[in-house]
Amino acid sequence: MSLWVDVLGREGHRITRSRRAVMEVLADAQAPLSPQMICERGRKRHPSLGLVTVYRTLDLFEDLGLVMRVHHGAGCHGYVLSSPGHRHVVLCDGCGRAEEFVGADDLDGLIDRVEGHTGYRIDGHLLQLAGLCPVCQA
Amino acid sequence: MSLWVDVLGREGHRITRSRRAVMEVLADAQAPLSPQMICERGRKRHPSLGLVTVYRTLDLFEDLGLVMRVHHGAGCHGYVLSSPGHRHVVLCDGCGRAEEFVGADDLDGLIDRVEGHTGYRIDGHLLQLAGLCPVCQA
DNA sequence: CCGTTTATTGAAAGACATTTTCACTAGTCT
DNA sequence: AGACTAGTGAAAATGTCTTTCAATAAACGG
Repeated sequence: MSLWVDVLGREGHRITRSRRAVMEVLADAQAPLSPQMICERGRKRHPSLGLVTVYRTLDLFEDLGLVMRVHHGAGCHGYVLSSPGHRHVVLCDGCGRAEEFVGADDLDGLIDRVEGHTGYRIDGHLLQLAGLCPVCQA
Repeated sequence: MSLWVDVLGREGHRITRSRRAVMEVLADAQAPLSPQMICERGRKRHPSLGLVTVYRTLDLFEDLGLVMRVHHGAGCHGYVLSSPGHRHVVLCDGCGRAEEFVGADDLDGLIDRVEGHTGYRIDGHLLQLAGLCPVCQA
């Protein structure tokens, strides 16, 4: 069984058809999906899936770190799967594909410097890169 | 005259009471403001200011790089002034204050590495830090 | 395997947020 | 000052997200 099933079980949440549908849709997608899109695609797997449930499921999954929210320029409401430890994505301007990358380490230096300059105590960050994926460069 | 007046003029946009009101409200604010909030405060300066115009003005200002959109966890709809060259903000979890910082330089190394690993050609990024400002740490 | 318990669901209605439309207003240029 | 046209604001339309609540279906014990 996959990771998300374990995580839900461990936290005392049930494994339902709706949640499975949402998770599978996200696993199949290469690009961030809006709740609407997730609902639409999810209905192919679980026809009675409701939009309300998609919203609730995404909130839950986000809390559990199974999914992460991605911010576009306009309308910042996309979701992608997030593997544990990978907290950032690169988005392709061409095809919309989203890909995770590691590299929080490089931020530590920057964060230290900002703490020094501003006096803030930094405890969180949001980092997203955008560009063209190898395919779209052709 | 201030920078934004020049920028608008150069691009062939008019300097109107509405735009001036929006710009002044943002200049006075220390934290990101929602369109509603901007409209409300703007009406103290230009009573007939409409919410529709605030939306249009923010879009325009964002295109011109005069203003930047800030992303919260929930409901990512705040705007702050952006000085040229300063492209990032730290948000205070306590009081909501937003402060710009420089430090894109540190990202260059990270971006190079990600380009190497993923094959993407990176041409943009979104970086925001969150934490507690000096005041709120007390 | 079957019934019980209770988290989860989905439809409808509601609350906001954002966009479109269009007649009118007011910057800007001459 | 007058003409031209970008810009404005109210109303209505459209979207997005949340709340409510009776019905459903996971999970667990027998």
